[in-house]
Amino acid sequence: MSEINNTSPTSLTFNRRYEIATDGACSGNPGPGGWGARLLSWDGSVLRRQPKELSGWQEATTNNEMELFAAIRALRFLKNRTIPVTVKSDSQYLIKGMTEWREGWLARGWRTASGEPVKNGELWLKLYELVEHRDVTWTWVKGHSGDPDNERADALAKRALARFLRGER
Amino acid sequence: MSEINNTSPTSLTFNRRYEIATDGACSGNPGPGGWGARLLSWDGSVLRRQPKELSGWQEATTNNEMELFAAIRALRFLKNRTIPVTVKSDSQYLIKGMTEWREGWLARGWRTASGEPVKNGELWLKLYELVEHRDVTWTWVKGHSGDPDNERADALAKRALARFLRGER
RNA sequence: AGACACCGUCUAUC
DNA sequence: GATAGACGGTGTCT
Repeated sequence: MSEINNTSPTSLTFNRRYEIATDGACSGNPGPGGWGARLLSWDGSVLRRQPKELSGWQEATTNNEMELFAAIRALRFLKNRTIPVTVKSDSQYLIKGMTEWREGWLARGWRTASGEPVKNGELWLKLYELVEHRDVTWTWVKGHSGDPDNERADALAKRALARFLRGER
Repeated sequence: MSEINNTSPTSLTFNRRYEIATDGACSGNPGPGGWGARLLSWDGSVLRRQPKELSGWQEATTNNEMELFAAIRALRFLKNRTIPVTVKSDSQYLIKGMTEWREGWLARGWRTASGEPVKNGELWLKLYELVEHRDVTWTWVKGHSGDPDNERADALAKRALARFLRGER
């Protein structure tokens, strides 16, 4: 009996984690763009609440900007930094920028391997900031290959973009 | 009347000039390569004839070799040495080699500033020969930045290379 | 250290 | 067909 009670306080958050799926869209590239994110809050294997869906548009942007922006907005929404997060995206630009490329950029003073300035610096910095003191796992999924969360994020981004193009601001 | 006639013989060629745009391509570098050149013959501000386009490929070469080779072939094609020529290229290697570096190479006995032998010596000598007793202006244009002649020469070089790679010799 | 060019690869957006 | 971005490299010179 006491053993069960002893484990109880930690188990309150022990199994909690967030799962985020993000995607970006851009008509023209550069051009008007949209972003979408689907956020799941898990407790073990059960959803703690309704999935949260975020989306938005930007008048003049690029495909990659929208991919980064979707992740920023999703992470910014999840304020509790003690709960681990997994971010899923079909953008290797986003995933590798947050994992393997980061170190080299810092070491080279925000230059790419070929000496050019790294693009979208402000967005990268914002992401690095959002990831500080937080357990975030970045995983890549192939686009349009059946992952339901990715497809949903894609739909959200495209819908936001379509709404903007139709003039519904 | 006689004044008009007096100017007539010289005015026949006075306003004539050639404009050449050249480019090179090389798959792998070193590897198989292609070159392209577009030649315009101007009389004042009017084209004297259809632009002439030259191109070709080489089985094993370098990017720089192809840049030089394109200029050689274009200049060789224009036999009348009394007509001034402007050569446009996005290769600083070609442009500077024909202008600012030439003197130093000669003074050092075909050594670079760091003492190494100058590469592609035969091609440079061929170019210097083609430029003798001839008014040639060398101008650099940034690659892929919208210059139509440069883009055309680029397309010619790439097309020649693609044809070679497809086996159409 | 700098400059220009030439590729090779990958993903996404149109 | 084209753009947005990153990685890896070579060919050449100052």
